Amino acid sequence: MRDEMKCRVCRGPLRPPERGRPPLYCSRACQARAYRSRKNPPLPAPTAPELAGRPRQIVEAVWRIAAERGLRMATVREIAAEAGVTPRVVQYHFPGKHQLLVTALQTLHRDNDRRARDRFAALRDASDPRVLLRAVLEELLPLDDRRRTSLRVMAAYYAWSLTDPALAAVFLHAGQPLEDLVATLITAAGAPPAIDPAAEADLLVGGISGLGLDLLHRRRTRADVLRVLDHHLNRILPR
Amino acid sequence: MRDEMKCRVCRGPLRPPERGRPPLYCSRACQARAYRSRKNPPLPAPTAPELAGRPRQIVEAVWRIAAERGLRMATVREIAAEAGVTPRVVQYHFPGKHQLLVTALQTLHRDNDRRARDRFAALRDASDPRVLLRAVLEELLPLDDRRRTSLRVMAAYYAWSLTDPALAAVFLHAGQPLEDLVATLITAAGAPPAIDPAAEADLLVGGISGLGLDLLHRRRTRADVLRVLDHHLNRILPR
DNA sequence: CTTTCGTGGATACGTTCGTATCACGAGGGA
DNA sequence: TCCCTCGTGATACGAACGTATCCACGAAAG
Repeated sequence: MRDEMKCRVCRGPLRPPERGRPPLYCSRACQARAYRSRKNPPLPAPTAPELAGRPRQIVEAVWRIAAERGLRMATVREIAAEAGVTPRVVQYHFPGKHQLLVTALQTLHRDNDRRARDRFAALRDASDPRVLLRAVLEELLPLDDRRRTSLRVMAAYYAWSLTDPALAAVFLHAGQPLEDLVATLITAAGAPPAIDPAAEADLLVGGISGLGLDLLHRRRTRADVLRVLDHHLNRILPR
Repeated sequence: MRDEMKCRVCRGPLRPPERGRPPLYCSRACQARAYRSRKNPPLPAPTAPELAGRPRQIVEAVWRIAAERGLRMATVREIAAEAGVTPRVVQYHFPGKHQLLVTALQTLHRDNDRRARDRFAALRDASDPRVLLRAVLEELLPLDDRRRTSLRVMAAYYAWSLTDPALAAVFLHAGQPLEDLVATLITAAGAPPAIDPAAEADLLVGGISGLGLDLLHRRRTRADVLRVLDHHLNRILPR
């Protein structure tokens, strides 16, 4: 029942190959038609399963390349080389490059969420809300290699997400629980009634993120950023 | 004195062409060698001349593509089509794609600077420092099509600049006069002595920029952002 | 009238991209 | 033993990329 010896598009006869793999189409034009008829981007699934093993290893290779050389250089071949596998293995575990990039962003988001939650839980019992608040905001700054990598990857993805609905959906998925958490912490830390926790939280989260981007460029120093952060913590939560 | 009928690399004989342009190399291998021996990226000039006429038109095409479809889609062919010229014309006016992208960013920076300076000069005589300060900060927000386009282009370039020294240099070139200007305005507007103008300026500029990025994603509404801005202006400059 | 020179259209070059296809080996029932 | 699936290496495909080269045309210069 195999359709050998006939072009898959026009059903015409095939020329027998002199060497190598036998041809599937009678001409480049027929092969091009078959190629074009396959380009329909399906919508990506809103959720993503937990990754482990080789898929996880490939996704982490995407992070490293995006952070060090930019998302632009994250080609399938480069990702495979960085992960120590062949391109075929990447192709086997992910239905396509776009889905791989979306999955990599989702996984990074979930990883950061989990790490922040763990740190929060570890500090929650032993510390006062002021320390907790500072820890939450510090998590946004690229103060070590892990956070610097994460922020660089996020910056690369943000630009891409402005023109890609699937990536934008990942950014918008979380809503804005971070600003709500900061506002709650400001209230819990005993801010004076003159302080508006929501407005302070909005500016703090946005401002610290922006200062973090300056830090990536070395346009500011780490001490500068931390000084600004402490100044405003002292302003919002006077001792 | 022309070296016709001989390969430009190995000086071997050329096969006469049956039709079309006569060949320059005796084989693809020789052509590949000539190609590889030409790939040395020279350092871009730190300054850029003023653009007008067709170069300006091409640079504006880069902006539109970067804003609407992403820097990733800003290929030479797309840029030429958007500018209404042939790719050859782009090639004629710019020494290469990378230099074109750098020039486009430099020109956008200078345009934004000039516009902000004009608006500042127009308001300087008739308004109090508070209105001036609000105008300066509002200029950072994507509140109309021009500013939205500009911010989207800047976001795309920022991500690219993290892995491209020539683009990073453009971002770092200005230093931080904007924060200084805001701090000066805060002082001039008569802030109470309890206010630290520099620290407020740092958080304000970073925060408003961050809120602007949220606005691009429609993660916040324009009213939200303006409410936060006015809240902090009222806090820093009580009536 | 001839000769340059700036400009740009048409097209080809080598490269690299994402993806598809084929071949094959290991493992596990029937 | 046969057959099937899973995983993977090798390689090919069409497309698009940045760039280079060949020519043609018009205006200015001689």
